[in-house]
Amino acid sequence: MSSQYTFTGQFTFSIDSKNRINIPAPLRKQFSKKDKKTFVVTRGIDQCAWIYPISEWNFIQNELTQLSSLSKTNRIFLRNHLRHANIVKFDSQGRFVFPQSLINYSSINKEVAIIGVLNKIEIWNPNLLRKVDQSDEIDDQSYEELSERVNI
Amino acid sequence: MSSQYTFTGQFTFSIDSKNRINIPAPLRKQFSKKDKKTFVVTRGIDQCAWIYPISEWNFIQNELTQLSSLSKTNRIFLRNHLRHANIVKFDSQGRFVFPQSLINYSSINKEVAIIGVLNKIEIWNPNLLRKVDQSDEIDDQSYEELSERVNI
DNA sequence: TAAGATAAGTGGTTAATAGTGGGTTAAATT
DNA sequence: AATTTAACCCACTATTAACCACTTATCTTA
Repeated sequence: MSSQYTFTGQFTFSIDSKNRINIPAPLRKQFSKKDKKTFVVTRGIDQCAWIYPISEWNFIQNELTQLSSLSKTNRIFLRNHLRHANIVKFDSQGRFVFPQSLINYSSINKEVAIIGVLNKIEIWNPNLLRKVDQSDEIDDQSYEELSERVNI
Repeated sequence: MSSQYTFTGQFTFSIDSKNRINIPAPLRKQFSKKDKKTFVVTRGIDQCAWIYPISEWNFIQNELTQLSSLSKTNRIFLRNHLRHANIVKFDSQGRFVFPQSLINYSSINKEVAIIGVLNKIEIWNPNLLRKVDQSDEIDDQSYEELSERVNI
C-alpha cells in the first residue's frame, strides 16, 4: 500500500524568533485538502524530527496498534514514538511552530535543513546532517541485500 | 518491465547565467504528453546528474515505498537518494533550471555534455566525461558476464 | 542549389510567488 | 486578572518562473 505523498528534495531554511519553520513550497503544495494543513511532528529515529501529514500518521498509528505491549522493545518503541508526537497546523504563510522539545532533541539553532523522504519530511540541524552523511556509509554487503529488494 | 523511453546520443550545450540547461530537441521530443514536461534531476552514482521523466521516476519511487524506515540501512539509503531528487519542468523553450547542489556535485562550469542512456539522461562536465571515458574501460571478464544477460 | 520557412538554441525582462520579519488580537494558563 | 502563548494578519524583499525577442541552424521546396 503506497502513500499519496512523495516528498523529495532538500532545502535550507531558518527558524525565526517565534520558533516558526516554513515548509518549503514544493512540499507544502502536496498537502491534500482533506488533511487541512494538519500534520504530526515527532522524534525521528535519528537525531532529527519527522513530519507526517495527518492522514499518513493515522495510517501509521493503525500499524502501531498491531504491536503487543508484552514485548519490551515494543513498549519502549511505542512510548517514545507517541509521547513526542505533536499535532500542528501551518499558518497562512505556510509556517508552523516547532516544539521546544524537538528543538532540543534535534539540536536546532538558527538554520534548518528540510528534506523530503517519501511519506515524511525530516528536519535537521544542517551540520548534523552533514556529519551523518559522511559517517553513515552503506557497506557493500548492505547494498547487495538492498539490490535484491529494490531494482533501481 | 521495460520503459517507453529510449534516449540515445550525445550533445554539447551550455548552461546560462541563470543556471538553465536546454534539453536537446531529439531527447525532448520523446517526452510523452502525460509526463507534462516534468521530470526529476538527481545525483547519478558517478559524478554526474541523472534525469528521469516523471513516470519513470514514479516507478522507482514505488519500489522505495516498500522499504521500512525502522531499518537503519533503509533510512540512510532513502534519505540520500531522495533528498537530492528535484522535481522540475522545462519551460516553453525546452530549458530547465539546474539546481545549484547538482552543479557543485557534478562540477559543471559553462559547458555541459548531455547524453541519452535509455530510460535516463545524464548531465556531465565534458572534461570529466572524457576522463571517465579513458579510465573506465570494461575488462574482458566483465564482458563475459554481461554476455550472459544481454544479447547484442 | 538557393531562398524561404521552420525549428532550435540562447539571452534578457517582467510579473508572480516564496521566504522572512514583525505586530495585533484571541486564547489559554497560572 | 495578569502573563504567556498561539493564531492571524500585514508587509517587505529576494528569488523564481513565465514571457518575449533575437540569432543561428536545419529543413523544404522551387
